[in-house]
Amino acid sequence: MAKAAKITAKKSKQFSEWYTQVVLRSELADYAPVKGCMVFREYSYAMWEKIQKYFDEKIKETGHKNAYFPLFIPERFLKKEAEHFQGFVPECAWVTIGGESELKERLAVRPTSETVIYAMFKKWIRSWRDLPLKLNQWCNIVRWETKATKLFLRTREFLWQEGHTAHATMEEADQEAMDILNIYKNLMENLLAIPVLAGKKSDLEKFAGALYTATLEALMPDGKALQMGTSHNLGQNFSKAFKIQFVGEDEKDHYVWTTSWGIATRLLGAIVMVHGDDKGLVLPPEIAPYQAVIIPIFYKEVERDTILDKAREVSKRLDQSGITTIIDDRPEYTPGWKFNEWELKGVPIRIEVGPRDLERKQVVVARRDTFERVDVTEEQLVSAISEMLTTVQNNLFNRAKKFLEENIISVKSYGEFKKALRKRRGFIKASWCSSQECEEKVKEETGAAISLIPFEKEEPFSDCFYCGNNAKEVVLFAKSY
RNA sequence: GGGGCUGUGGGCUAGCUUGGUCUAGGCUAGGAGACUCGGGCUCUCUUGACCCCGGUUCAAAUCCGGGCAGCCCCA
Repeated sequence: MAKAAKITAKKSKQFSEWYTQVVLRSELADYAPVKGCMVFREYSYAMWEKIQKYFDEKIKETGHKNAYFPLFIPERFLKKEAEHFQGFVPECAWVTIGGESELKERLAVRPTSETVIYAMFKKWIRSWRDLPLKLNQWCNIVRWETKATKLFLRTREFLWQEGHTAHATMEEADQEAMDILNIYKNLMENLLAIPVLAGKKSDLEKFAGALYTATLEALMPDGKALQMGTSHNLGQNFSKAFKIQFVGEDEKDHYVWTTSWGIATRLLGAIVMVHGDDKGLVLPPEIAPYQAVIIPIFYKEVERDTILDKAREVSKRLDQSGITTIIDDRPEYTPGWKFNEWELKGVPIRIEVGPRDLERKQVVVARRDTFERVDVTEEQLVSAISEMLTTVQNNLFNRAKKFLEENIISVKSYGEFKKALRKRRGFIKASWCSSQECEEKVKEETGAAISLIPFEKEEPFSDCFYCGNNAKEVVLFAKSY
């Protein structure tokens, strides 16, 4: 069995290198033979399953159902919505040969499934009674990144869920897009302990073919923004392209209003970046595959059985109260070795059970986030551990929130803007004239784009930071992943 | 999109400038055994590698070209 190694890169100094080391050495993931492709190993997949479970329950509570649509999309489907095609064709992977023969029409490996799903919606939607239609699918998608790839964050193939809904009115579609965004926000903040900012994308940055894109943005420790999830109101753009019409209560034909929304396995990368430290992963208890690791410690063979029995008893009591544990009883490793390995793997709490503890009817408990180590009596075991899990979860969230809040910098001029950018940290808040020209130039000259236009509106506090004309809104710029 | 760099046992790395003594060294990990275990114990024995294709050459880990893969910086 391959064994976990030490993290040698410092998070604060060589962030990118640190990230790669943590992902590989904690055995979350590994590189696959094809460029930009990765293996989600058991440890990261277990976290993905937790995300799936959480989200799946929430969408089912709100009337969505799961389905599965095909991997291959005929080119003519993609072409039906012009903006959409423009947006996605540069990164499509195409199937052109089947077996021995050239295909008459090439097939895209889905970069997103709006088009193939809407072709079916057209067939299924006839009357206002068929609405709303609210479907979701869990699947893989392919976007042929040519250059910068990064484990979890930017890979050619990744896993996600994509929801697709059709509604009778604009208002309903709006409501749907916002309801989902709220579920996402709760997932990110409560499960992953990652605070996010909510807002809309600018027209330049929105989903290709959308009326508008609502987004949740998080801040990574290197000062880059990460788009965590998006929810699009597609208006009638796609329904007109695909001729999805229904007969309304008014007995007239109408085009449906559609939404689509997704979160992907890049969330796993965000967890690593936001919470990890120089010793490796630090997992929020709500997402951790194991919330506590129990390490039995014995010096003499005669102690072995008694100690192991105690470890099993501790494990059983915790499991019964819903705390996921693992006993590391491997004889070939010393306790010190195990401490380091489980710290690398980010397990929130470590419980040591040794002869001394047996004598005193207690265990030693250590927190991963602060390394704090305390004695806990056997009676208090369950309550102390569950309380500590909550504390760790909250501490990680608060720590990240503090970092986010401290790294939103307001600027009034382009000079200040560039100066803030040179520090390479965080969101840059600026008043903007709303012209795409300014936005494009800033992006071209600095590499920073509008990350979001916050839902929480603020009055412009200066003229447009770039052109000096009258500013219309306050937006947040950032360099992003 | 532009630029720079790298690829050696499972992991990390020395060797490459100046081709030959490389039958490739070290650390770590793996296997067997002994010894122990409260922060990566120790010892003995042992397994295991020059990314792929082509070229130059008497001779290639080393030089050249291409491919594949990875990293970093800039936009």
